Amino acid sequence: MIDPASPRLYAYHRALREASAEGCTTITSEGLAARLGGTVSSTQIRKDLASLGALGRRGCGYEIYPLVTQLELVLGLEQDWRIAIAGFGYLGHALATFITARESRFRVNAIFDRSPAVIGTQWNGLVVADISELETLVQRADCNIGILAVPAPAAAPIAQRMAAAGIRAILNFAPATLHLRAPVAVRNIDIAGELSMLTHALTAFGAQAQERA
Amino acid sequence: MIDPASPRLYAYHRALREASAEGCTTITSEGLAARLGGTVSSTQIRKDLASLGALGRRGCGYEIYPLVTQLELVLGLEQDWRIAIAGFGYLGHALATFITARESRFRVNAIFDRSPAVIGTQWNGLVVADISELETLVQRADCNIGILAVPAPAAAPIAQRMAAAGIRAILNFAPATLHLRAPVAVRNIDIAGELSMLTHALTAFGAQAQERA
DNA sequence: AAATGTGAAGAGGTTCACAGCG
DNA sequence: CGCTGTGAACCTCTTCACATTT
Repeated sequence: MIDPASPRLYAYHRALREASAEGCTTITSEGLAARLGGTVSSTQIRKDLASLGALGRRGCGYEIYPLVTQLELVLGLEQDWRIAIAGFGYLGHALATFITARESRFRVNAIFDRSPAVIGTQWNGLVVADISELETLVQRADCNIGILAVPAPAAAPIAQRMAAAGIRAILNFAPATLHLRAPVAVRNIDIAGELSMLTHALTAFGAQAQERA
Repeated sequence: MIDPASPRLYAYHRALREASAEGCTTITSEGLAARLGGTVSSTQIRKDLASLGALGRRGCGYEIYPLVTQLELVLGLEQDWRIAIAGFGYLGHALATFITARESRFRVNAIFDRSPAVIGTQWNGLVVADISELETLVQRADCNIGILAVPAPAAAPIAQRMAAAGIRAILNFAPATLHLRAPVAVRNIDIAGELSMLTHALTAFGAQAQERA
């Protein structure tokens, strides 16, 4: 009944892991809402969780552990995933480090770059490969997910090649439209766009301040 | 009539700049929809653009240049913005480089880190400062926007300090909830969450394949 | 008493169908 | 004739109010 692709579910998952790490074993919908900074109402949370199968105890709240398990099942986090990163500049490097350190379900299994200065260097026991070897290595390392951390003009062709090599999910940091059809899932992280949303918010605040004056 | 914070407007802006760079001077709502990969309908585009003030020529389409100008006005991109980056690991470095290279309206004016190995090093003529100098330097450099590229536990306190120093917009890459009140605008970029959305999509595809079998 | 679960009302955003210009 | 602009229908998501359970 709820769209499982809703960003809220991921927010719940993170907040619940936080609470769990702090030693909580149970939480109310109201408490979870507070942890999310009041961006989601407690009613909303109850509706969402109820539609994943009733897991709460009336009068007490939700037990955290089974709830996290249930969420991970729905979100596909109970299995392991293998990642290929294209572009090993600062961004690619940061992503590899972050993912390896924080997300045990995700494994960086292949890294590609175009620059001879980077190709052949090692990271965490993995040799950075020439981008021309993409098809071969993606298949050998059985990667499910591709990450694009390359300059904008390179993004679309590499995405095509990843898709052809069997990758069905791509996380794209390049400010470019990929034009891939299903069954490839694409998520775009548009840093310039996010900055723009902030500048808009700031100009809106300014306008409000002027109105009040 | 349209929410100016809609991600669509930023997508329009980027697609129009792309089209402009390719030499187009005019575009139809249908053509713009195609550029966006069919994620937005042409009707939707016309509604959005109309609510910014009628700019199209019936029978011909939209002239790109005035449209981009109008969008930049609404989005707050006609003025310059000064950015402070907290955390100068690989991610902070990547963001500084990306923003400086690609977005002329945004200027990185202050960089902070905690590690003695990084403090005092230069980047693009800017000295990386100790995080303890945040308040002083943010005000001296007159920064409007803060970027958090620090580990999760450090994020919330630094955000508080940024807000206290007068910053009213924060772009947060740390997987943590900041708990700031208005008038501080916050955008969170949740990399783990984005990856989770992809894994969900992949498991959903799998389920569909099983159903068909 | 405290908190969940849920039908009904409400709000917001999207699509449809077509009128209006160039 | 082509494409924009827009009121009305439509649909999805959110909030409200309250019954329900421990």
